[in-house]
Amino acid sequence: MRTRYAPSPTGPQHIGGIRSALFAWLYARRHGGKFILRIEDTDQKRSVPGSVEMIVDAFDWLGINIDEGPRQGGSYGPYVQSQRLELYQSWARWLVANGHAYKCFASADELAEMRAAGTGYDRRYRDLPPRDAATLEAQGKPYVIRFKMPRSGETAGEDIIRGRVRFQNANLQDAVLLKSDGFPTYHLAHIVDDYHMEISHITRAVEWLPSFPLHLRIWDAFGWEKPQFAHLPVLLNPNGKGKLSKRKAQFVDPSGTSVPVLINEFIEAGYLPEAVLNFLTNIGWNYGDNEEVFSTEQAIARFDLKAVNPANSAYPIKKLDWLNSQKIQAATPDYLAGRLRPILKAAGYAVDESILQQVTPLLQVRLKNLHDVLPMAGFFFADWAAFKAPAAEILVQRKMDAAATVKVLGAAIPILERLPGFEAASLHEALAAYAKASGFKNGQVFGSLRAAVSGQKVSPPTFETMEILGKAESLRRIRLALEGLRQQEAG
RNA sequence: GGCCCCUUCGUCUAGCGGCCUAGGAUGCCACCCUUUCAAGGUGGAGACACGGGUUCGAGUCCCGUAGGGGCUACCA
Repeated sequence: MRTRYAPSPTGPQHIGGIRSALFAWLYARRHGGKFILRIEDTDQKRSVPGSVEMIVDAFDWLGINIDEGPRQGGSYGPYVQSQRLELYQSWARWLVANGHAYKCFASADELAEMRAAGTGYDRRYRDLPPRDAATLEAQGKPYVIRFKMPRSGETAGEDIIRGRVRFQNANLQDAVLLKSDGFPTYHLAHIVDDYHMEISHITRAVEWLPSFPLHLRIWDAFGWEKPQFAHLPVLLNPNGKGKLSKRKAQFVDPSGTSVPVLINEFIEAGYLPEAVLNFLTNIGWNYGDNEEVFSTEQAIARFDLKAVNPANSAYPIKKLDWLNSQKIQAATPDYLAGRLRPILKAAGYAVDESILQQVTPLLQVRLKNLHDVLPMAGFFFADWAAFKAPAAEILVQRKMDAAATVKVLGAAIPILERLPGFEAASLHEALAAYAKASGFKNGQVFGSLRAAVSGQKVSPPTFETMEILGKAESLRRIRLALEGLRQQEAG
């Protein structure tokens, strides 16, 4: 059992491609097989330098481990098509020699005329006498090698996901196998490679279905035993119109968040790789048991290409936020802290490990994505000495006014000072008692304190926050807030 | 245009002839819980594209129509 993902090196990977790769990988892992990465760079014009690194890094981030590929090598290499040119050329010659393909000398102008006529290539060089072909070649006329498709009858093949698919040969064309620059087209290269790399299951997007009969015929012409095929459904734009495109500006939601499409955008948006994997696995396939949240290992244990839904799907990106929050909640604090640390550092904070360790558990039910740590808990990591009392509009809670807030904060100080310890539980107890005695609601008291010590309207729970800040800092901040409010009242 | 694929709540999906007065999830709404924000709990609205067949019986099989997607390059 060997599966592969064979992208073109055209830059950062599209999430649709990643999903195809994921399905191939899950299938290989399920059956204890190998997953191969092969770079299809036979179109020199489209190759973007650095793409291979980007692709490999993306798989590393996702945790999709590659058994053979350009980085780790393997016994079927090289795994980059531009390094296998002679192989394709010799097999193309073999096809010509054996009557399955022919040299076509049609010029760009000729081709353009045929296209204009609306019928496509008219096979005008298919039956050119060998002598004439030799003459043209001797004159140095450039040519391509085309496959000789049968002109009648039908070609049918089995698709793991869709069952039997049939095509009338009369509708098919004589596709180019080898271009005039000596590079193979996808049609030739992938077959030669899949054969030599002993790929057992070809998984690829449905857009390849129309060329399925061509491929079947080429396999037969070579006389090679065919692998199994699975044409995967594709991701459509969130509105269900058209294939998911990179131009997703139109899908910016009201909050201004743009829809991630390229794999690096998921990383930048603060998603966990296990959430992205879980998300992708749920599209076109489902785990069963009415269960949507599961680990990659669990998915591997059940994944089956036969169970893949043949229909294309609108990109259900909204679900990723939920899935991400589920994964964040389920993560160990240590793991999550490890993910949060670089984000805090990138935002310019000097991350105190002890504080990070204390804050992380408070964040688990509160983060939708990793970046939410900044507005929610960034203040823990800011320079405490530079802390400024928040504005009255933050300090003064709903159903409160400045005078009442001053009263509450003023009363809290001696209560806090008197406390022997400074743990959240005892803080809660003491201040709840004050609330009860004073007639203020818990929310009014706790909220005023929250704003005073965090400087924010929204924060982790007040007393946990105070415990982490410590007694001295908490009191200092409450006094700062009081001072600010009084000044404002006076002014 | 031609060819091919697809069609269950807004969306992702379960369903492989009777278990379906169609299940789950998300999103949305309401209520509960509550120290903000979340999380969590409970409940609600919400779908078999349409028309013919086949069958005792169809979301499930067949045909047609409509709609969607793809291919139609010396790109993959």
